[in-house]
Amino acid sequence: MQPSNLTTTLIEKYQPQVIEPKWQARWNADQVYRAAVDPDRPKYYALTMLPYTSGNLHIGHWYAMAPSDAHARRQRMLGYNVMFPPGFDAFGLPAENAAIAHGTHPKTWTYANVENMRRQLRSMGAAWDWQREAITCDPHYYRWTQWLFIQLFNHGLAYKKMARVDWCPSCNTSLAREQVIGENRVCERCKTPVIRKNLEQWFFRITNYAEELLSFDGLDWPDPIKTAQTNWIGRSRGASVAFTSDQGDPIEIFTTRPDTLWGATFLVLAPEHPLVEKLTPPGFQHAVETYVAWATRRTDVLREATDNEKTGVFSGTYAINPVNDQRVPIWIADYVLMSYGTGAVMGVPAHDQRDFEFAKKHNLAIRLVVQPPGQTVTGDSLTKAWLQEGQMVNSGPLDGLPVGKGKGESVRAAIHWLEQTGNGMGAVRYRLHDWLISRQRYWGAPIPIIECPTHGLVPVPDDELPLLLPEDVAWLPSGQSPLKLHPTWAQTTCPKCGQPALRDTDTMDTFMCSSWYHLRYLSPHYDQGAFDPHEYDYWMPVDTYTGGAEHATMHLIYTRFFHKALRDFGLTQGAEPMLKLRNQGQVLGPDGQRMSKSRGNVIDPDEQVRRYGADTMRAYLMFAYRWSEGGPWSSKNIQGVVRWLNRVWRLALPADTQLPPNGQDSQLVAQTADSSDRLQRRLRRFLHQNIQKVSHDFDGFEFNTAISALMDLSNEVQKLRPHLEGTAAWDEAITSLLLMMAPITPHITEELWARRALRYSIHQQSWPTYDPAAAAEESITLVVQVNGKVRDHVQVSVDVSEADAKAAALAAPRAQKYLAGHEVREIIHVPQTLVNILTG
RNA sequence: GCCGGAGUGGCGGAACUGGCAGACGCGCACGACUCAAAAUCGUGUACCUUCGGGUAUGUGGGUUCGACUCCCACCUUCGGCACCA
Repeated sequence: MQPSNLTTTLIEKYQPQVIEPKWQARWNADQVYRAAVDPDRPKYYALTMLPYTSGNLHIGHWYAMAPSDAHARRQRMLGYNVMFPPGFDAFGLPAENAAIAHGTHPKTWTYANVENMRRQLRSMGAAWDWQREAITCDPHYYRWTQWLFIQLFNHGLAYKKMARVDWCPSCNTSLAREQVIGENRVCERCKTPVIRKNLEQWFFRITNYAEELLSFDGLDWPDPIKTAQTNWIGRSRGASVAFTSDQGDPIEIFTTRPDTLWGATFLVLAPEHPLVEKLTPPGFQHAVETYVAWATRRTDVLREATDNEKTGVFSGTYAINPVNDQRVPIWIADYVLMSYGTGAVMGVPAHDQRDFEFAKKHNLAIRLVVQPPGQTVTGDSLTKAWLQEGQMVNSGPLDGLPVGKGKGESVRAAIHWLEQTGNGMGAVRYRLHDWLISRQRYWGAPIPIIECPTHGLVPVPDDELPLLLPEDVAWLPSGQSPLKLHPTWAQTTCPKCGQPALRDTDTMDTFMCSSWYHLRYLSPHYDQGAFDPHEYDYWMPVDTYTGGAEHATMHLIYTRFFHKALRDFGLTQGAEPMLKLRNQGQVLGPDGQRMSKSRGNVIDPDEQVRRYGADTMRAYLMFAYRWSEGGPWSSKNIQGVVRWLNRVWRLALPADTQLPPNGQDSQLVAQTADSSDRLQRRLRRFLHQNIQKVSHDFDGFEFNTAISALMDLSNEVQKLRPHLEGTAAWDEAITSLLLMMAPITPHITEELWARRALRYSIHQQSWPTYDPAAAAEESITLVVQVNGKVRDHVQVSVDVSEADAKAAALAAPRAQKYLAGHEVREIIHVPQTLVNILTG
């Protein structure tokens, strides 16, 4: 035997820091990942959510993108023409805040960050097609964001109105309803509690699409996302009914329980309801004004807390309930919200808990209309509202009708009666609000609208797009749009009449930019439209979209809305932009907490890449957790992946550069007498079962178990090395192992592929084909149970008959032990799997 | 309060349509190699045990020949929604 120190020098160590940049440069030079339209090949559009230009990729970006890349790479190996484009969400507040804090221009800051993040994305070794890169703050990009805004405007889907809007006092801008989160109503970005302001703002009529957005037909999206969107849209079926005030004003109310209309004993208007002032007679004005002023001052958090006291004030006037001509008092109370329904409700204290509390507090009548089964109660004897099933009473035409669990029947009957008699009609309401897109900040796409004193709101003409964002602007956190403070920018002339006119000085919500970026990727340099229809026809829709679940009710609703609107303008086709959605979980700090600078538990991917290499990072992130769940980072567990890649390195290199194996599997030593043929069959069986498993796991985004299986394969190959190295089966196994690892660890596999003198590039090879014949077992192990407990195992042939399987089980020695002295009552046979013997 | 997801060894996590719970990895223990260590390789590793076996997938019930998996109730935890009429 050679002296060991001499042998060690023969081993060339696995050095990711050397091979990774080498292959990245080569792939780039050869344009290996260029995705061009090719009608002869099936396409696959793999999209991962574009990162914001914060300056650095964090571990979460790696966790989202590297597995998405691995999945896309495998699709290439399956024969698809795959497009996997990179880009940057580059407009937004942090750039401007950096400008305020450090005096750096937002543009300078942003593009410096883009530079760094490009470098980081390249270090990932992902199959990005860089020729498709899109940056949302680029004028060539936002020209089309503005153009799309104008399309929405021309089709009546963008409108401007004065509204009471959510305002973040820290970000100094208004926010969309979706961007106010939690019961504390904080800003989605900075977590500052929002306040209300009355402002004239631009909205997109997303509510026009509420009904269609509720349909997820043909979408392979996670249920929790579909549920979150469904809840957010908040469809309610009911009826709308107009009461008539003493002054003759119709007051429209919406109710989901029209069957309880006969139980209405009062009417409640929100303090902001437009009729409040008009309805209030002189004697009540002071009290009402005082209450409205008080309610307006109260924060939304206080007003919307469910355990609130039901405050309110009598308006001094009455209204007629059209169903029974009863005259009921009109109250003003802030438990009714102007932002939902009509801002007015009927009070049915007997059958609505909120109305019940209000009636008790203010001594209003309680009229029972649903009699609980088997009881005789009256409104006065109720201690809380009766919401369960029962029978209609005191309700004229509905008397005697059963009220079922779902209330469907009685509600339908009530609506039917209302429509027959002309007293009201069935109605549907949504919780969804129109999307507020005006932002009072600088670093965004300017809203391309001019306000002319004569012609009103006029779009900037097409040939003047992009409407450039001026660079000489002062960024003051003043709450005023910086563009408004610019001395000349807003001043222009009306495109229609040439008279002096003013530009809109707000910029657009950056979610607008990201609502269509998947379309710009199709043709980022195209200047005849937002995207090239030729590219659209080939690539769209997106086949898989990956990203965080936190976008459920923001980006993922907006982008669906956009697609549907553009479809109605004839620009896109089909109902949905993204067919399959998969969400990754979150990588936590080593302490199991969310990573944050303040906790000091942040793992920097650049540092990890320097230490371990990109392949190890990629494989570790895919191996450590179920992708959809995530979990804590562990610098211990990553060692398992480090070892694995080193083992594969040694395995795939020729044996004469290796240390001789110094351990022997005793079972295998015994088998050396056995023919190599038989061992080769064993290896091929293992391999082909493995190919099937890894393929299945890749299809399901189950990267952790795919890697487990690949580790299993490398373990098996290593065991058999002393006996099979150089045989056809051995080479097939190593080749297949490298091919299946290639999407996960692209660099090491390319290097080993080259060293085994196989054809460049491994990333242009086909995924190994599963051969069922090779995978077939020669014999199977049946589990033998006695009374449901595992007692023995027996080897039988694969095509064993039921009778033979049972006989073999009964004959199993360890089973016999438990059968002695007992009568066999029944034998359950699960083919290929198990025999369960039941005794009497 | 309502709607979702998740509770499995010391740890990260496996288990396809109900059929051998704990794959794969970490950690740990022992062994080989080494003067020694690291690296590498091999063996073992849920718990209890009188070594026959018994008990275990958050808790308590149920269905079934058989339950991590299905049903009911509850507990913990993480998200989402919430005076939405």
